Amino acid sequence: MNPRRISDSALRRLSHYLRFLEVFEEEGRETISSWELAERGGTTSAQVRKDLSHFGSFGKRGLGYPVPELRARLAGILGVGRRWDVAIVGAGKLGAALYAYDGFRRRGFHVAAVFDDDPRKIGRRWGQLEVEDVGVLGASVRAKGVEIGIVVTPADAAQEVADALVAAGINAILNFAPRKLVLPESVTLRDVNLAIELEALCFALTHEGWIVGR
Amino acid sequence: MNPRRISDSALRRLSHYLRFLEVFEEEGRETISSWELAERGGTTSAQVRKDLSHFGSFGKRGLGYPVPELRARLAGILGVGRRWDVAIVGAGKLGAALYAYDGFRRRGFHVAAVFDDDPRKIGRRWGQLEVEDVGVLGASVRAKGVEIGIVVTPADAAQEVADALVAAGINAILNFAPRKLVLPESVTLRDVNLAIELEALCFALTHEGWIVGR
DNA sequence: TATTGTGAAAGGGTTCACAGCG
DNA sequence: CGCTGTGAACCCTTTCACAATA
Repeated sequence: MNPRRISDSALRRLSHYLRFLEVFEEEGRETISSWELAERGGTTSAQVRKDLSHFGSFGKRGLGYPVPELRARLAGILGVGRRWDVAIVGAGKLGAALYAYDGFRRRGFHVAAVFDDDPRKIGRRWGQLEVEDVGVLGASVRAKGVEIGIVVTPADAAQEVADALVAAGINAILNFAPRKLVLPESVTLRDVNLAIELEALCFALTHEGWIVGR
Repeated sequence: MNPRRISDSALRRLSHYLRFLEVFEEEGRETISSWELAERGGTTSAQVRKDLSHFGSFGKRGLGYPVPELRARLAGILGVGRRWDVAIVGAGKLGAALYAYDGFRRRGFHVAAVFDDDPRKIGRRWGQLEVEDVGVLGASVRAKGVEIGIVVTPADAAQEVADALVAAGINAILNFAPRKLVLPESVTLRDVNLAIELEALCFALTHEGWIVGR
């Protein structure tokens, strides 16, 4: 039951289930079946049950899953029941967009610091925050207890910045820079790469008839 | 050799190889081995050879792959050797960040239109462009020959906007809105979902010892 | 000799199908 | 009876290992 291993795709699906459950809970639904959850997420009921079974059994046979309870359990499993302090490194347009992104706040992510190396940007106010010199990143991240770093620098600064984040004790990095980062095994890294997503679209447009598997 | 099917992960790796090959070509390297390509991309040489074998055999036994040729072939395979006209729907901060993103232009992606439904934004100049009313999306997209749509609207507008893009003849959509879009089979859809990436990081931080597979 | 291209084996994720239980 | 939880089957991706060849 606890293989201490989960696939990336299963993890993404859990996030989706959580989203649907939040909606169902608001609607006052008491229970939901794996089939209904599957339909919304574009999977199968067996998949839903398998995904949940990684973490225990939450349903009642013949009835389905209790909505509020499953929602709470899933939130706990994903670790989103609390506030997470995040640092954004790179005070450019993308950094600003992420900072302003409301879904962020609503999900408990709190931007606690923004850094840049451009003297024209350092010191500017972003809401309650002030853009800090990337030189003080280590001290500031530690002082503020930041646990998640978001890298939105140009490609050539990304590795250096990531190293600084790791040196400051950060173990989870979301990287938007189009550069493969080399980090210790212990640090969790996820990449969001615009160019790769667009190229996948180009491939599909160029190769009608080909199937891009999942 | 041509199974007319490729996995998402293989496709992503091809994009990475292309990036490395561009660097190698600039450095004047003539040949490269699958092993060297693998090292950069964090894979194995067998994987590189399998990935390439989907599309033919480009190497010379005992020597490796000719860098400029393989680069050109890969660009052709991914479909990035030409200009692609893109429409951004949603003139918010994220839309603006994508519009300004330089890697975009450099890879042949050309933002040909920007749409919004907010009267205060419609008509504003974005560089050479003017933000258009989402009501004229169909006509404008057709007139400009746009082939790729990027959805950066709030969640509740995303489906409607995507439907309009499809109605305008678009077959490839990159969706940043946190909403599962329902589209015809024939349309290629890729999602970029901030919340899911962050939740995966939270999961990892919350479950030390667990392995998130690929 | 060095390295590709590729069948075959291994690994791991998804689907099936049914026993178990409310 | 209805729906969950799960072992087994299936299928796809990755890795292995080696024949082919520049």
